[in-house]
Amino acid sequence: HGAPPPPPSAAASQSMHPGLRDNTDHGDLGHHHCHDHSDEETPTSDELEQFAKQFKQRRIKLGFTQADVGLALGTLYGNVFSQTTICRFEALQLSFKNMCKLKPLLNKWLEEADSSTGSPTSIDKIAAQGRKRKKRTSIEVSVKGALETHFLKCPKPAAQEISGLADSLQLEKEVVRVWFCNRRQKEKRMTPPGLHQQDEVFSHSVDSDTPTHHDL
Amino acid sequence: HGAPPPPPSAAASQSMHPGLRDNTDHGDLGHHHCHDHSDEETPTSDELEQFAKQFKQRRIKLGFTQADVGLALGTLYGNVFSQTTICRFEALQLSFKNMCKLKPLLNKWLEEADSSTGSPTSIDKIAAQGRKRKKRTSIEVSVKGALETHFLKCPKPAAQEISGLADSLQLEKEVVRVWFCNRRQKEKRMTPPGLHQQDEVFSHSVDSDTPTHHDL
DNA sequence: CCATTCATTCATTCATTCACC
DNA sequence: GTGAATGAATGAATGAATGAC
Repeated sequence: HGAPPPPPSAAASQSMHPGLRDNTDHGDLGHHHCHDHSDEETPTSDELEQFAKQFKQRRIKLGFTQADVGLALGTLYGNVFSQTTICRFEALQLSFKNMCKLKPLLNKWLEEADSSTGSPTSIDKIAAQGRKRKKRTSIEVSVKGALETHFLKCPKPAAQEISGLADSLQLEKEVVRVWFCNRRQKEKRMTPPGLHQQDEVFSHSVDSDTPTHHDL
Repeated sequence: HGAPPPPPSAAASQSMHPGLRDNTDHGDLGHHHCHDHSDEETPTSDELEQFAKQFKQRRIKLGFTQADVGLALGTLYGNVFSQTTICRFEALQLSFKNMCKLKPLLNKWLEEADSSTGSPTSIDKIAAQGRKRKKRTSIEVSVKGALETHFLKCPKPAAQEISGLADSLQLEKEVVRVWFCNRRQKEKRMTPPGLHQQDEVFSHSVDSDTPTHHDL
C-alpha cells in the first residue's frame, strides 16, 4: 500500500544527445491507441532518459544498490547483470539499442521491487569462473593523452599504425588495439564524452525550459 | 555548557501536499546544458580555499553544524551529504574536481541560510536498510606504521604483495587492500597529508601529477 | 561537535566474448 | 579484425563509526 507516486514528469525538453541523433522516428502525433502501459515498443530517447532517471530515484528510495538490481535480474529472469551495466543504464552510457533492450527488464524489476515488501532475497551466488584474466594494465596519464590525440586524428588506425604507436608508447600492441576499440565504443554511447566542446551552431533555441529549474 | 544552537532553518517553503513527498534527484550525471549559467565555471584552487574559509566562518556565525548543512542540502536540492563531507570540504580534503562540484551547492545554501529565518525542517529519515556492515577493524598504531612504510616504497602493491603483507601483519587481505586504496586517495586530495599549510604561504601547484611513478 | 579512519557504493577503464565478415 | 554487449578491476565519491577534543 502506498506506492510512491511517480515523480511529476517535468518536461525534459533536452533534445537528443549528439551521436545518436538518428531518431527512431515515431512521428505519431495523433495517437490512436491509448495503451500507455506496455512499453515494449521502441521508446524515444527522451523517454529513455526519463525512465532512467525515475529508475534511479526509485531504486535508491527502495534502498537497493546497483549491484542488487543486477543480481535480482538474474534470480528473477535468469539474466544476471553486473553493477557496471546498471550504472551505465542509469547514466545513459549504453547504445540506444542496448538501452531499449534493458529497459523492459528493469521496468519489471521495479514493479516487482516495490510491490513485494521486504521479501528475503535469495542470492544465488554464482561460482566465479576460473579463467585466467590478463592483469589489468594501468595506462599512464600522459600516455592516455597521446592516445587521445591520435584518436582525434585517426579513430581507426590500421594494424601497422597500431604497432608503431604501441612501440613508441611502450605498450603492448594488443593493449593499444583494445584501447582504440573501447574508445570508439565510447563515442557511440547515448551520452558521449566531451559534450561541452560543441560549437553552438544551433539556430534553434536549445534552452526552452524555464530557468526556474528547482522543483525541490 | 553551551546553549542549544538556533533552529536549523532550511527553507522548504513550498507548501506541498502531505504525502506527496518527492525528492527529485537532480540527476547530476552528465547534466549537460549549454552554458546557461555563468556560475559553474571552474574556480582556481585559491578561490576554492578562499571560499571554504568564508563558508566555515559564516556557517559558524549562523550557528549551524556541519551535519545541519549536509542535511539541509538534502531538503533543498535532494542531495543529502554527511557531516564528513562538509568537514572535508571546509578542510580542503577533497579532490579538486569534487570541491568544484560541491561549491555551488554550498554557496546556494549560504545565501539561502542567512536570508531565510526559521522554517521547519521536515526531515524524511529514510529507513536504514538492514544491510550488514562489516565491523570496523581497528588497526594497531605500530601496524599502521608498517603499512605507511610500505606505501612510501610502493603505493600500489600487487595482489600477491598485499597477501604477503596481510599475512605478516596478521590482517585480512581485504583490510590491507582497502587501506591502500584509502591511502592513495588521501594522496590525491587538495590538502595532502603532511603538508601543514599556513594562511598565506601557498603556491598553487596542485595540478602536477604524482611524481612517484613506478614500473611500466 | 569536529576530524580521521576504515568501509561501501558509484563511476570509469581495461579486457573478454561472440557474431560476422 | 571489428563492433557490440558486458564485466572485473580499479579509481572516485561518500559515509558510519570511531577518535579527539
